[in-house]
Amino acid sequence: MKILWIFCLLLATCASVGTQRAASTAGQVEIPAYDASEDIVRHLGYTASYNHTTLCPDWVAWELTADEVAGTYEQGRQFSRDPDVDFPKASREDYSNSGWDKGHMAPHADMKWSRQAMTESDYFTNICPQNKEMNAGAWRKIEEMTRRVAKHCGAVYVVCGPVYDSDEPRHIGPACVHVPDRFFKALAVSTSDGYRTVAFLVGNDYQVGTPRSYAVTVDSVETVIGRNLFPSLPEEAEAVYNWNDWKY
DNA sequence: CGGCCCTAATTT
DNA sequence: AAATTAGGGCCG
Repeated sequence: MKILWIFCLLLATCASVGTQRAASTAGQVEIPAYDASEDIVRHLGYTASYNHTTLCPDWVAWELTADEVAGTYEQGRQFSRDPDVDFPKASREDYSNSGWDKGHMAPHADMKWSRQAMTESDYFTNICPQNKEMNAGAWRKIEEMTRRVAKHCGAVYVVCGPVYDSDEPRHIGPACVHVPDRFFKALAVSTSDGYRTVAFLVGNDYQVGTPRSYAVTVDSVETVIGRNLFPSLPEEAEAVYNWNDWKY
């Protein structure tokens, strides 16, 4: 399955020569709706839309499979600028001594199946300023739950990113990296009865609760961020969630 | 306990 | 820039 996917990616890449990078995401369930103004960056383990004003991704999407979760490769985090993104972009200098974590959108620990994927997950394309307790608390529990979903269901489609509630967000560092007010994360799993989904909205402050306490419908996140997530899924799949389906 | 989310300082 | 070392806290 993995090989087939890579083959399709190669075909799509070849077919898009001479066009925008954005042209090659067709058929990937995890990719949200986006327009031609966005800077779409593809990496082995995730696809992101990098925002050159906030210096954070607007969204990061990836598929996580049971095989990938079983990966055992280990490598320390090595944050660096993304060579595939044009300036301006964030760097380590912006986050150091800022009081904010360099928070992964696609987790480092989701990339243990590939050295390249691990390295690319540390690009600032995939990083936002996150509250320490939230990142190590509520957010991490959602990440761990997502890995259990992938392991149990075989695969899960994931898209997440920042939410800005203020017209003038806080910012950190010389490059003025914007500090999000909240984060969203949406999951979709394919079942014999079609897709089922759930999403989370977590404040970027002291948040250490369980995933369940942050669970919302995908629809409600779409309303907040003004973007269609999982555009290939039927509307009814995004309108509700049943927590009994997500107790992993 | 190990694994995971990190930090900072130091060395090469 | 990359690698190493040392440290903190929480969860399963």
